[in-house]
Amino acid sequence: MIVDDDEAISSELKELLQNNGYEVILPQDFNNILEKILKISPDLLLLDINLPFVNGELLLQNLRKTSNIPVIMVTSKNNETDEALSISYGADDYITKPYNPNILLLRIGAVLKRSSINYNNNTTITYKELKFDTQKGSIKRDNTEIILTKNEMIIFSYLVTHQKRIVTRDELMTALWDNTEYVNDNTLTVNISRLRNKLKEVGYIDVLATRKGQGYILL
Amino acid sequence: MIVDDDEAISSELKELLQNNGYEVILPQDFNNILEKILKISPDLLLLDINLPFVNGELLLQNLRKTSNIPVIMVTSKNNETDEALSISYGADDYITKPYNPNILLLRIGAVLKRSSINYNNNTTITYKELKFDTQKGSIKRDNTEIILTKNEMIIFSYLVTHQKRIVTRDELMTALWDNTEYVNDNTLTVNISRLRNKLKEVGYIDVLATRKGQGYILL
DNA sequence: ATTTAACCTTACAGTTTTGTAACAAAAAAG
DNA sequence: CTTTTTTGTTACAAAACTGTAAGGTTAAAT
Repeated sequence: MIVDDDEAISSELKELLQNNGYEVILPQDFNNILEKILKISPDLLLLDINLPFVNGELLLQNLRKTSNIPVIMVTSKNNETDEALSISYGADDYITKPYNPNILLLRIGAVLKRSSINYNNNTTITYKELKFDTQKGSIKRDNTEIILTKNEMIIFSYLVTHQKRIVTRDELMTALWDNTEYVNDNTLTVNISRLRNKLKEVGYIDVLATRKGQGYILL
Repeated sequence: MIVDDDEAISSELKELLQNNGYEVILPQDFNNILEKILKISPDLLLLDINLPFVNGELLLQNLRKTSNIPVIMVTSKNNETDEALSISYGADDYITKPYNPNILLLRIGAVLKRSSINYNNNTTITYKELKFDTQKGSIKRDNTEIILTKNEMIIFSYLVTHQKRIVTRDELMTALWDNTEYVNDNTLTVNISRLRNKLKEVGYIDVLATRKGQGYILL
């Protein structure tokens, strides 16, 4: 979706994008533009900073209150203050007119790729040789795959995302159970033990190390 | 981590970043620089395109084969071809020298924020009033929380990430099982039914609609 | 209006997951 | 060196998850 009052630029952009396989939407006017954007919910928004009656940065700021739609800011002035503001208001990228069509296409591609990683929730976390698929709850190494149980997943997720740091038993307890009061403290130990066994199955021994009195660390 | 042969720039950058709370690493030399980067595994890499004995873009290209470390390319020439290449090789951003310190800091902040979204696996997907925590496999609405089973999670994830689109039964089968041949077709129906019952528990009735002969759609 | 194909529900049994207890091992403290 | 604390292992029972069959319901097709 392109939101730009300069019709010449808009239609040129539209053609460029359509020629490259994108579906393009241009709003008829800029009344209630925020509602229109939210309703249409485009995959990407190309937003001009200088709109009549609307402040592009303010629009972005308001959009970001409820939406994560990827936004590339477009502006005619090569103005670093604008750039700074756009980024801090949550623009995903920024491009100045006149733009190089190839660069614009690449930037659009890059932004869409990044956002689709977030959207599709394509959550494969890589740890050493392991590919941890947080959707399926599986860990793959080459052609061997092991399935983690829910508890094992929670522990491994927590350790992987806090790598190189000692993670306390309390942290893990809190990550595992809402109310840790009535859970046997040893239960965590058992679950750690089970996770270690599974990691061993894919050839990772001693990566989940104990730091006695402190917690655990994933090496 | 800063990889730049211009010592003046490097130390200036280092100071700027350290003054803003970042921990900075400068490699001693550029021998086996790829291995060094992979070993250190920094949160962010500031990479100069023009290194002695090393081609920055080639380095980026090789890095991307095994790593998702966020990279901001830095260059002295304001060269659009370089920019295009960097982006298509997987740079997360691009900045030209001489840089505006504030802009650089903002860009660094933006890149780190984006990547930490991926890293921390901050996977709470919002659907209407529901907050779907893909880590815990739970759905919350206000103060009520329901726990999804693995199958229910897979189905709900798939539907949520393909909202407003009809999802075929085959798609769901493929998402659920590696080999769908030996799975009773009715089993999917049962799992859909179970998911519907759980959604009902948080007040969402009829959101998972059947499109007979076509599939399902999450309204 | 009747038939047919697609989808839904319930109940049940096999399997997996999970928490606990009992005992063992290892590191820290005395 | 001995005691204490912390962590690890195994076995077991309760609970949860999952696939299938049997029979019911719905909507499209004839």
